[in-house]
Amino acid sequence: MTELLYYDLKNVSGLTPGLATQVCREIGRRIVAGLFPEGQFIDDEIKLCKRYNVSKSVVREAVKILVAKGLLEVRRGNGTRVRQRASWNLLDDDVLAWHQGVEPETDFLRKLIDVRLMVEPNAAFWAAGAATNEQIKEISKSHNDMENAKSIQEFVVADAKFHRAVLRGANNELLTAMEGVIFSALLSSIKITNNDPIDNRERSLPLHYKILKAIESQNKEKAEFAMRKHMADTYERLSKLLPELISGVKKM
Amino acid sequence: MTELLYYDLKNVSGLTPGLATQVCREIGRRIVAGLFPEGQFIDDEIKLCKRYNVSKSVVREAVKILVAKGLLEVRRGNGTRVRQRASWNLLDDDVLAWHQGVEPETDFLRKLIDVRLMVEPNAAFWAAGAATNEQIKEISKSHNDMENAKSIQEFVVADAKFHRAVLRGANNELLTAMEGVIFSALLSSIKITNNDPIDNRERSLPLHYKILKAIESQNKEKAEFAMRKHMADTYERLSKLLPELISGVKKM
DNA sequence: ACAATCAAAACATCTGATGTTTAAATAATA
DNA sequence: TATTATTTAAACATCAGATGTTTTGATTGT
Repeated sequence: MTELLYYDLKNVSGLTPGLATQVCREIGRRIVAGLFPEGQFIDDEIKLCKRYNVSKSVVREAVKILVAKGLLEVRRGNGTRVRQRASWNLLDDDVLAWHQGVEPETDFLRKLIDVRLMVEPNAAFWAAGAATNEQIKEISKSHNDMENAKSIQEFVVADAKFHRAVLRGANNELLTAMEGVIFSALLSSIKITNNDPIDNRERSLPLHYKILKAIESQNKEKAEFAMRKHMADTYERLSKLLPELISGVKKM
Repeated sequence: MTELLYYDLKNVSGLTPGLATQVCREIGRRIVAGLFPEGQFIDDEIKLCKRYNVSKSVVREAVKILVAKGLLEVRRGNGTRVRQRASWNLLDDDVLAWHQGVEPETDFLRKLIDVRLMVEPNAAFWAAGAATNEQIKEISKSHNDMENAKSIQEFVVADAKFHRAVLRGANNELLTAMEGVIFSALLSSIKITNNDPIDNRERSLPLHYKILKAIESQNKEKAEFAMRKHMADTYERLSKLLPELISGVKKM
């Protein structure tokens, strides 16, 4: 399950979290998986207590978290219902992570990539002007890890870290807050491109190298262009395997 | 306080929320306002109970929400500390709303606008291709409301709804999830441009009109260009009042 | 039919007891 | 002396149960 990989990338401690977090994830995954129609009432507190064998306070804390993430709506005296998907905090790390448990939906993946396409070339542009030496080193290191990766998983993790490092280099914490979109898109993508991983590495490594070099030399336009090129390539490679992906995509 | 305006735009019921939510906001505002250095421990549960005169369960639920938004980190047996700003869910609606209570920081406003500049022209592009009649009507209505606004506040609300409608029209729920960025940027901006509201309206109305018309006629490139023009104008107008805003901005 | 009343369901809050974990202080040992 | 083991206090985690408030819908009386 790539949900765990997602959490690894977010440096979430692998230790068992509290019961509230566990119950929250359990319910959250079900909601994201679409097991409840929008607006449907979930079980009341007492039933949830029995189902998960925990006390009421644990259930209440779990529900509060899901409300905070926009997935649930609690109405006193009435019940707790699932909010419509449009109201979910889709950029929240947990919500994105829970999507990893679901069969990858082409439509959602396209939207993720569309956002990457909007954000990352600009991030590269700014990173070329603003990244600290520390941050550039991190980009470089990630690129190195991609080269030396001994498994698909290692490669993807290094890839994710490369893009995260670029985002961070842009010196805009609002962009950094979007790194989950990148992780989510990458992890969903490999489920599809897993078939030809060699092609994946061979094609994307030189593209990453160009991004790295452009940022190192502080050439903003070049960095933006290189990233856009990389994004376009990713798109193309995916849409070969998923023809329906192409619809509505902006051309370069 | 524009925090209330923000919540109005998000259709949050004006009724008094539960105690947990109130305590959460109280603490959240303090954290966002920078009253605690990163990593600082906040009061323990018992002290918080006394300070806000609520029971432990209320405090625990409030803290859980703040953890969910990335502002706090709880370590069992140790204490609860404020996480570094880089870990906050800055795209969360509450976190953005709480920023409204703080003296507008030029640097953060610049970052908000930078994100708008990345996202909105593309949103307009897609909206021109994907918006439903319903959504186009909403854009048109908002434009109308801007024309007929009788106060600065009414104008800003209509402005925000215009941009929200465009975002929604793009048919990408990840973009919709970013509407908070737009609200936040707009509300912060008026604190600065409040001085010359006439100039604001006179200049931005025709720009909005062009966006509307381009989307109505499904001309994607034109819609994108019009939005980019509008963004650039906003930037220029703001940077006249705030010279330090211009640094690092990408030229059109 | 209509309106007032009542009752059940469900969330909200409070209280207090007990368990676990962490970090630091203390004691024991090599 | 330096290191390791033990103890203890602080702080969070969980549970149980009592009581209050709100909403919805059923009941009842006009």
